[in-house]
Amino acid sequence: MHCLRGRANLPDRSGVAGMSAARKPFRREGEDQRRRTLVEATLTCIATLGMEGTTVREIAIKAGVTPGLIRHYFLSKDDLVLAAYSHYVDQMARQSREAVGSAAPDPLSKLAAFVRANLSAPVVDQTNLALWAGFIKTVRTSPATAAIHLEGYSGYRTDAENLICAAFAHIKRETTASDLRHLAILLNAIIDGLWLEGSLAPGEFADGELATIGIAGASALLGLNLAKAGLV
Amino acid sequence: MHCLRGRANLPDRSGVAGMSAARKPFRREGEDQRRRTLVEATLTCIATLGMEGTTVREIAIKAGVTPGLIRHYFLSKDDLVLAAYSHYVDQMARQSREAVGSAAPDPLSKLAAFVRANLSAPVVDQTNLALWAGFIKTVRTSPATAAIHLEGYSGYRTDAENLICAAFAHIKRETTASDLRHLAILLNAIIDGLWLEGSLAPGEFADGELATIGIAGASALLGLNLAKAGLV
DNA sequence: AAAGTTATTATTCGTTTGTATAACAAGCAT
DNA sequence: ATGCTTGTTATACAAACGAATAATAACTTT
Repeated sequence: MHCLRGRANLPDRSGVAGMSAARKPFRREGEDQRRRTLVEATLTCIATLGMEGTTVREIAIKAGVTPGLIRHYFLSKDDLVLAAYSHYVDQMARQSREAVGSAAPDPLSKLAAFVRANLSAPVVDQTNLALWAGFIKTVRTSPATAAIHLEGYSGYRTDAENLICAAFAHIKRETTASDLRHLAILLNAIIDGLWLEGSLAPGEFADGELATIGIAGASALLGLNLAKAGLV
Repeated sequence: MHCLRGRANLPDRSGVAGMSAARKPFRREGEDQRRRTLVEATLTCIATLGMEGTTVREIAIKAGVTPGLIRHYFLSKDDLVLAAYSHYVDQMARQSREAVGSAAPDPLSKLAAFVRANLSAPVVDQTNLALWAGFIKTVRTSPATAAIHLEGYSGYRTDAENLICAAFAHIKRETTASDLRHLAILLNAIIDGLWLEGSLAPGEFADGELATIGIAGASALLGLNLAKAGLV
């Protein structure tokens, strides 16, 4: 893909000999600001170019700094990527919980909001999938990444379980803990699967269609009517 | 991760000067054999080390040849990876269809077999997921990969649609084409989502539990009783 | 305003990567 | 056996990569 033989673009610094190269001007941002800038640049880089194309040089360009600065704030490139993954997981979890929090107070509306939020933009998005896929493979090899992943994922599952539990309690339906677990797993599976299909084939579904299909599926699965719940 | 400063392992070929290095002995395999060996080595490499760790040298080691041979059979490394992806997709599709084909002839059994096959080993497997994730990100950037992916994926969906259609016809239930499409999408979503969960957290589910959950979910979704269908 | 910190840039280093080419040898023809 | 073809190994190369170090300038302190 790269390493083409004839491509000879030398550094070409300093132009004509004697004309001392102008040093890039810069400002001293705060540490938090710089770290966030670098993390966000890393995310866009992974989403855009994949994990292979994500080099320290490319990240630096996207962040508007020089490569060396990265190692001033992070121990290594891997350390930066890990921080980026953590940021990504947090962001997704926050989005989902905000959607549920701002829904109508009744359990059915909250459950419907949970499904809808995870099957609409910006969650359903091609670059978001690319980001996710870029990280996923690292989960298996890096224990640190695996820990972050597990935390976020089990959080999602218990969220779903609690929402289903509340909805059942609201209509006074009884269930066992085992059934509740299975239903939460299945609800998450529907959401994940639809998210996957929708993100992989963006043109396949009309706007809002994916959420509608998801609501219908969740309704059939749980024996609830979520179709008209939580539409503010 | 790599590129550590002090690690200086020279090629160290030829040992003491004058002792002409023994050349690696080899056999001339047929073209088909060599290509398949290289493709399979690529797949295990991607599954084991991820797409980043998949270098021509590593592939060559796993295939038991020297790196140069790769470019004798494939135009480039990318070409080899593409061939490997095609092989992978074909393999998965074949597995699924074989499972359905060898099930009992009644539509419910075939539908149950479809669900079970895609939620059991060797489909549900950590390395299989790693393989899938490694390829997925390329789908967005490479049109050739995208074409292979779309072909395999839409095949899955029409398979599901046909199975559901046959099952409904068997019990004389009427449906619209739109409903059928939605149900097929949802069934695929359940399978994909459960496959994802099961492959990501291998210890989470007992043997066969994932398939049981999937059958229960599909039954609830489609309004069929698949639990005792197709258990040979 | 001068001196001191240190964030940031600039440069260099050793390794690895994909590719290109040269050298060799295994199998086939004669 | 002998020579030819080409599959296969071996070596080389340019580019890119992560990391390390040196040089510089933007702030802070006084």
